[in-house]
Amino acid sequence: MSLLNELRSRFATALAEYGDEVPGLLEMIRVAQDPKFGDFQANFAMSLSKKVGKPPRDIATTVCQKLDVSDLCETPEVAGPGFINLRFRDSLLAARVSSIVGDDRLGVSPVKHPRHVVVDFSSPNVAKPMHVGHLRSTVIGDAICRTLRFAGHQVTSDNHIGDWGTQFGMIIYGYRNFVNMDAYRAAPVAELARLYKLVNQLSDYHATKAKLPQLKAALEGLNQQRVALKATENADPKKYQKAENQLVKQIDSAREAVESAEKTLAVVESDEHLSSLAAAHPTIARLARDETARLHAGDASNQALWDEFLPECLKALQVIYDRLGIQFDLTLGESFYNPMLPSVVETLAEKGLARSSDGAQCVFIEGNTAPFIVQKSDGAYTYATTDLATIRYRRDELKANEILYVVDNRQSEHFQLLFSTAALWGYDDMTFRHVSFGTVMDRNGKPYKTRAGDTVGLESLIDEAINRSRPIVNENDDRREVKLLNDSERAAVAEIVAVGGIKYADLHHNRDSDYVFDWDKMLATTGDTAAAIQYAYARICGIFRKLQISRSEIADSHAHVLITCPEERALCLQLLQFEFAIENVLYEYRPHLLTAWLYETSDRFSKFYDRCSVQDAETDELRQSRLILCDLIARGLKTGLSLLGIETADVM
RNA sequence: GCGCCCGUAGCUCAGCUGGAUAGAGCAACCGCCUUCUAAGCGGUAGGUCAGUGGUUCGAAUCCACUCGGGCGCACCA
Repeated sequence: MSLLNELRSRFATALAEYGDEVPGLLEMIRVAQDPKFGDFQANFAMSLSKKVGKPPRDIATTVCQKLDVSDLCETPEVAGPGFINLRFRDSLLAARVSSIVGDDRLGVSPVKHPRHVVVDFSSPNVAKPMHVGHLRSTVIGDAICRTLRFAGHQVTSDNHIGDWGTQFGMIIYGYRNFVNMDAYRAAPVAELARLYKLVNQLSDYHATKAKLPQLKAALEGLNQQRVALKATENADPKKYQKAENQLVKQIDSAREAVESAEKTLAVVESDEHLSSLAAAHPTIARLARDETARLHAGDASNQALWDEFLPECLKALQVIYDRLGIQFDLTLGESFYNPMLPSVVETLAEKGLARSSDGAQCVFIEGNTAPFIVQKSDGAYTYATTDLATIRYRRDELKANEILYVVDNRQSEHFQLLFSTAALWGYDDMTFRHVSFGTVMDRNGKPYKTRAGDTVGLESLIDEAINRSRPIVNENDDRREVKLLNDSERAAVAEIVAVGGIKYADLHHNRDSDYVFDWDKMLATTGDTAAAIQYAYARICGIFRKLQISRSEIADSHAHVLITCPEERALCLQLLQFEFAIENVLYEYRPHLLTAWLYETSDRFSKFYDRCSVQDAETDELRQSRLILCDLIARGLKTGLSLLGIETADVM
């Protein structure tokens, strides 16, 4: 049992007279916010004060008298307005740590009630290369899967790829009209990506050309509104100012829209080849949509192209996943659910949930103005339909009792409607959760793009990270009198540092917030970064290397842990909190709570390393004890990082 | 117009199911390498937690309003 749970069960006895309120009161036992207050603190006395009609300090004192923790803690202290401060006995901490020697799990036992959780993440469109926009879902989703598994849950990771949408019509159209067969044979996916981009660009061109007059008119209209508004300035200056500010904002964004439209046109028109293509394919957008429709309708030649393209696209995705070290149990894309869509709408209609509105089949959820469209007026199904079919499959076939959707927060309304619809549809016996996250921004607070304005491809992102991590590795090893790494080892370490840096930078933010992408911070060797934690791990390995002792030998030695100084004590307590960190991560699926534990652990190790010599420990026993601590810390760091999908190297 | 999210140190962020003087990392300044990797350690400085009002014994945290920023909102996924 974890330290915290042990304490809580003792308090439960002492608080028995408060009946139903006890669980809530036990929640108020927390890790102390400051070490000088002990290890844990209980904060319930103040909130009980009013109900009981006694001063909080008296309540705290009474509870302490009834509390039996003498085998665990020093005498509890009542402090301040009525806090109860608890400090574990060194002997207890030492004994607990001694009992987990050699355990990669640091004594964390599997959950008693495992759930089957499907984690839906990454989910790129296969027609275009993966880019930075897919990074967060992929990294966060993978970390959640690993952590759930570690905790003992059954996990099915599912890559719900976009392999059936409009983008395939574009590729098919592009292939039929613009393919360069030599390029296609040499590198099919690159050529398909070019075709996608080209068709998209030409469609965009025509759409923009048609839209530009409206955009200009809108801008003009806003400018006129502003002139008209000016006349009201004296009537109510405050109100005027506010309206004026808002108008100015609207005008700015309208102007931006016009400018970007003009740029879109200019790019095509300034290029002879592109503009002749545009002229030759005036209805390209509709024709591409037609290709999609034909594919969906079962057209043999389009199906044949799809069958040809898809494996190549999947292979290209796999390259990225391999480099990131990410695996899926299932890759069931939209196409997989296609045959199931009609029955989704049918059963929704049978239950009276879906009804016709403007020719589309919609589910209306109370409290939402927007409908949940499950079939468009042209008969086509939407991603809402697919998502419902997916839920049905996951419960009925996979027997899942929980689904996590690791998808960015702009889609929260969609998921709210989806979950409500699913519950009404009969899927109210399972848990749905939108694990949402913010946008990756650049230093100016804009979504992260390349200098040219394109989204950043994941492949080049990883390459760039390696370009930056390699010199760090080289420099470190070059400083040594005797080099420890050869060229290929250095390359391997650089890759571990690079990929770890990318993942850690993402995971160490609370997933809800937008986060600023910053190469320098991501691969910094100091501070709260993957490299620093990986380095702490390597330093520990260095101790064993230097002393010529193997870690497994120490782990098997049955030696005991001694606590002789605050640094050792802090390390022991930290090791015993690992379980708590895992629980916290899984409570709301927040991996940053694990990065916090990792950083805290490596930080405490650095202090220990600085002040407590292993080699020159006063006694043999203490030396053994410190070796055990080092080994356990290394295990904790390695296991913790592995739950985030981050690797370690013994030598850096 | 409707809805969701955000505003904490110079910068990037924690803390938000209310609890003791608001934390960390970078950056800045001052110290520490004959000693297991200085990618380290010790110290200093830095904040009316956007603002106003409310609830409470107690508010960065809950509620209301204001200001500032972002994102969604009927047939793209």
